Amino acid sequence: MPATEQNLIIRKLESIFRLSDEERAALQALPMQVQAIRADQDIVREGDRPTRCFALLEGFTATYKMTGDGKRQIHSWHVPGDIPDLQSLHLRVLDFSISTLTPCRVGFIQHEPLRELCRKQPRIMEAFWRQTLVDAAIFREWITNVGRRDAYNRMAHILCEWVLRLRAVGLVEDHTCDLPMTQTELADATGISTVHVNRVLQELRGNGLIVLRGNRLKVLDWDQLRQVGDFDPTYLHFGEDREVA
Amino acid sequence: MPATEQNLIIRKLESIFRLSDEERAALQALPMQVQAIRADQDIVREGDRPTRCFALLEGFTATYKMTGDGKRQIHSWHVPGDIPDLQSLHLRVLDFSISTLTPCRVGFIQHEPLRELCRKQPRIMEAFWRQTLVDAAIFREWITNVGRRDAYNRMAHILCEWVLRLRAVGLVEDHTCDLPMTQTELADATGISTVHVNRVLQELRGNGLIVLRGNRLKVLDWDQLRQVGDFDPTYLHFGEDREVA
DNA sequence: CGTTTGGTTGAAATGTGTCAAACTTTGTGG
DNA sequence: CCACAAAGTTTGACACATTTCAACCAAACG
Repeated sequence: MPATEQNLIIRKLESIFRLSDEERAALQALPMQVQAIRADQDIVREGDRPTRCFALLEGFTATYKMTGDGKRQIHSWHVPGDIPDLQSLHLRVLDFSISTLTPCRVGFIQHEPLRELCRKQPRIMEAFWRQTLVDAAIFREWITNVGRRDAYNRMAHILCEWVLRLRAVGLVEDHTCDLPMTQTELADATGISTVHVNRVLQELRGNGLIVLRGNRLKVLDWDQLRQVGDFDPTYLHFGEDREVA
Repeated sequence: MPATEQNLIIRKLESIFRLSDEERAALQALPMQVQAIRADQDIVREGDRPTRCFALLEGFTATYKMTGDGKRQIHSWHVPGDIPDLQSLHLRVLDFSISTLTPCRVGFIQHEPLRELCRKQPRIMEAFWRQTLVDAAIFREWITNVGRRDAYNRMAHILCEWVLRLRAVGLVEDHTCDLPMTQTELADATGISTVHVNRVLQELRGNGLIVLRGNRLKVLDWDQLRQVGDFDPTYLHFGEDREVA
């Protein structure tokens, strides 16, 4: 397999579907315009009517919405390999924005070749559909998290998810990974205030569940973090399909 | 068009896509097992591995999840015409439960004929995909609602959505519609306590925005309700496609 | 090396939860 | 059709998790 930017997407899809040579080749042939983007930049914005999607190749992004009185809510994070605005293939108007959390490299893919690909390779289309369904499952879990867990448990939950998602793309080593978001961004994701995020993180540290220094997170006690976060990874639907015929 | 149970689904899809005669016929031919279900019954449950979906024909349902300590969070409501667990076509394990809010009539459809239909009628598949994307958009809005709006605004928002979704299927007359959920269920949807739901509803009534009697809701001042709820219906993606070629 | 950004701390204010009781409506069986 | 039970709603008092405000500190950065 040639070392192209498309490989990341292929690897991600292959964790879901067994791809044929033909399907792999079709993905390799996807025209993609790679671009570097600084941290804290919007890639797409609420109200846009995009004619292309993007694949996240390097770095981290988040979807968010602003309320009328200027509060921000983050709905999810993205890790390399994700195609965060895939839905724009079928919903013309974007109802959310996507911003970089860190400097990123992204690959833009025009809708047209993507539609063409879906038409010719129905299994790839299925894989894409499935991706958007997993996104939805994560949204449901976040509603639950924000609606029904207190700040301490909520933060533990979101950290559990983060670690598992990074592990799935090989970015966790020795229980340690990047945690690139600021406490303000964690606040916007959990629906609590920045000040309280700080207190809750200290409590998690004080209780010996995690170590947090700079932008690195180390999980000291996974079992307890998981328990505090009331975390059941089913909703991430990892490797579910390997069992499928 | 013969008066079948499938018509409701077809009508719903046609509000999204212009269907050909062939496509309509294919939908009509979908084998469907109709069943009546009492109120407050689970139709599917977290952890299930369904081999069929169901279309809601009459009544109202909701998806929900329980947390470890027994709290419930509702993620969305369903109105007649919806196929609430369509995602089980591509995600084997259900990560949520669906319960009836009222007595319902539902039509079960086996996965196999549904997959067959998607294979043969790619436009219908697209319509289905699109449905699941709108669901996801609603989830995002609910995260925002629960995470970043206070109880009063949150309740106003959820009522706005309810009214618009019912209006879309012709169930609103004279600004009045059913509101079949109990205050406990409203609490589970908004992430606040039952007692506080009651207080907030009274505030909305006291301010002349709504009338609430029995299970009937009347909106007295839509503009203000909308404003209080910080409600922008874009995320429901109504009639967006009529513009599409 | 000064400036900016992000993290930390404490005190006071407040929105929402909890508890417990009363009231009202709905449904049901005698 | 009444009487009773069950389910849902309403109320008040109090507790408390979280927010807000304001200041300070530490790290990163040009």
